Amino acid sequence: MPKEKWIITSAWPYVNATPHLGNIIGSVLSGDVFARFLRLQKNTEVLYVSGSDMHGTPVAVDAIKKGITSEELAYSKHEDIVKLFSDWNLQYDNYTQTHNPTHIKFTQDFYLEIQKNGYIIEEETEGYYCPEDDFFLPDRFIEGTCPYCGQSGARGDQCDNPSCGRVLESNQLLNPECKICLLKNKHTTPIRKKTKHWYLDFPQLEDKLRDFIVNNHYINPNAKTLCLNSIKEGLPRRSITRDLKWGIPAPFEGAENKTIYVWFEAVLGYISAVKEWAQIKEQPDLFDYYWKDPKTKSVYFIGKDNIIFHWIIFPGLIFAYNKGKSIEDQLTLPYNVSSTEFLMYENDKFSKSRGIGIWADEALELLPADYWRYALIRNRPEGRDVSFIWNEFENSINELNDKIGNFIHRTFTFIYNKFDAQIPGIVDLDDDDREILNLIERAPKEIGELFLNYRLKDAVSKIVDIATKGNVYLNTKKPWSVIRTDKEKAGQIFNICAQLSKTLGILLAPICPDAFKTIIKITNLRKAPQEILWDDISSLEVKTGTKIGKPIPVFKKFKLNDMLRDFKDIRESKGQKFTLPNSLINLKDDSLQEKSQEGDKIKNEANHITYKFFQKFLFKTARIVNIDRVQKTSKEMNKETLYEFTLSIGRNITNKTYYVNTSESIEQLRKYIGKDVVYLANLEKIPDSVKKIKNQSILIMHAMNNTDTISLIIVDKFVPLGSLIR
RNA sequence: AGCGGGGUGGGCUAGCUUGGUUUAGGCUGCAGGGCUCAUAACCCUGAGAUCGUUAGUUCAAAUCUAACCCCCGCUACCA
Repeated sequence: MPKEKWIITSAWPYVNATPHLGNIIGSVLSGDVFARFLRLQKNTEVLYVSGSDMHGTPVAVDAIKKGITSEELAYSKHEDIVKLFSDWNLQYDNYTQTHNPTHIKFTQDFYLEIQKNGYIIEEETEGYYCPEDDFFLPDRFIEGTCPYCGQSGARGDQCDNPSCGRVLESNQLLNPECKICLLKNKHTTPIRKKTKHWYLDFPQLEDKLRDFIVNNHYINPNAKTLCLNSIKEGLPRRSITRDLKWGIPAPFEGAENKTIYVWFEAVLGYISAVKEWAQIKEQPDLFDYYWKDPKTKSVYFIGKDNIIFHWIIFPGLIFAYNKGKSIEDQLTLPYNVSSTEFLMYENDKFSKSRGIGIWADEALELLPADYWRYALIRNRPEGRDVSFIWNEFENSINELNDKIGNFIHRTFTFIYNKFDAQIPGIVDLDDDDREILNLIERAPKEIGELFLNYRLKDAVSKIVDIATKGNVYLNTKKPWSVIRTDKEKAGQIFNICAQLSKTLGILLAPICPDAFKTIIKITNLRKAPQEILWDDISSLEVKTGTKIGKPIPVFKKFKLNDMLRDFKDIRESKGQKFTLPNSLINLKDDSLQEKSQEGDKIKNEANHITYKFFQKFLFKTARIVNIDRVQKTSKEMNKETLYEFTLSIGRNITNKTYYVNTSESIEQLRKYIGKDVVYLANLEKIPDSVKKIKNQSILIMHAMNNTDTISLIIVDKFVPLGSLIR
């Protein structure tokens, strides 16, 4: 039986931006987990490829700013990403970049082919050009005065003035200036200049693309809606060339000095990366073997911002390329594009400039990759946007540690201590035992299906369920009691737990590759980790009599406060902003807050408090049993009329007193006697400036208007005195 | 404004395509209990939700329809 061929890819990270957790989960990590899962299957041949997107305006501009060449900048950033991804345990068969000769040649040939097939249109337009930089300026690199609000500093695409914010055409700007020159403290007025561009004729491809999307079984519903709407609105022609030096030279006749727009070449990297991989292996035929076989399954892992590019533009390019070719010369169309929604950070957008979010490099300074991989997949935004929330992150890590890690640890510690470090044998099985063995038997298929349906989040959740069943099993079987009377029976329980531990280890392999290796090492299986297959989850046994080493916990416990302190240190050591998220402002540990001005700022500005914070207020009911005028005790009090409210919160409990100063008469106030009111019971002390008299430890909730008459919050039905209010 | 997505116990989330198998599932948190092999872990029980609002379709609606309210994206010569 021929093997199933898979090409797995992830979106190409742009070199000029360090990836954040959202980028990681959206593309590269999801792809890696899926690829790792597939590699464990018996009948698969899997390639996982991607690379850095090196070209484009931002790199060119950044290089100008730094005074180095675009190439130097791109390569150095690419190296950083390679290192970073390897630290994240992202296992690519080829992680390349878009400035390699194979890709450049492939892209150029590809577009000539499309042109030959009649999908390229030429059109002349006019744009701004900076003679100083010899650079055609994208709209956002032109700065000028907004024609609507008159504010200077408006960009060519939009006015930055928050009260205006209009979307602009660059030729509407008054007094346009080149932004790149401004950054160098020069003032240059860009000139309008005619330029020709090459366009891809998408309207020609609409029908094919519609059919392609409608007939795909795997496309996720959100993406499908988006694409079909976009086709319904009519696909625009897209310009595929740019007046920019940094990029792949456009191969069209008359297109000298122009490059291919990054989006129109980076996607081709999916194809050229395999070509390059085959060349490196010195088996160039392998390229056709993968890419020109219609049965090859190619899967693209991306964030939702990329859906149009992968479901419409990329397949469109392939359709255009394939036109008129025989089946064996055609490139294969996407089998699936698995798009995630966005990961937010504490309900906010990731933002480098505002310091909102966690970046992929700093994450690993806080915890090893396995933990992040687990928590991100556990919380993968599959159906809608999801927030990274520190408290939830803590939950996820603790779950991994307490449910899975601790189950494995309690199993092997017991075997090590009580069975002389040897896996005990099976005597006779009862229903409970069989249930666990069945669970192991079913696991590869059940969880494998979830992976194959791109339901990585559900897969993790099922793995946790299995660990929970293991814990329940141990708790019901109580082998620590059984061992006193029947050592063999107790041993059997642990044999089963050892099998289950191994099962958990392999199930985790795609997600936590390091933990997987550790667990396999503990169980001392006959196979090395790299030889293990998915089916071994149920079929590879931990043999009776196997000697095990002294167990070391697979995972560690997590302390949120420590981590946040580390995080803050990391940021501060780099001179970057650290912002304590709103949800954490009321942490018990205030070492983070004292130093964090940002946190304080938010604290003052916060419109909302967390429920946890609210829960700290003990509002209770009490009855006013007396109101009296207070004797003046000091000079300060002379001008104020102070009343003492005596509250009862039930029999046998000391009455509480509360003081209020008001210009209302005692007769007016006495009508409140006998009423039940709401008070705050757990006030520590009132600051001197507020305190009118003695130590006051409660507050009645009341409203006071400017004539100093007071309104109390009265309880309108009978409830027991001292009832807690929620 | 237009287009798109979302609003589910205190928090986070599943279910919605294909209405009934859910007295709305899970994790966490809270209250109580059990266990003591293990990393203060594990296990059990309980309380807690008008499934954004209103109207409708239906024997039956979180799920379908309409209107409305609130949140968030997109509407780039950024990738």
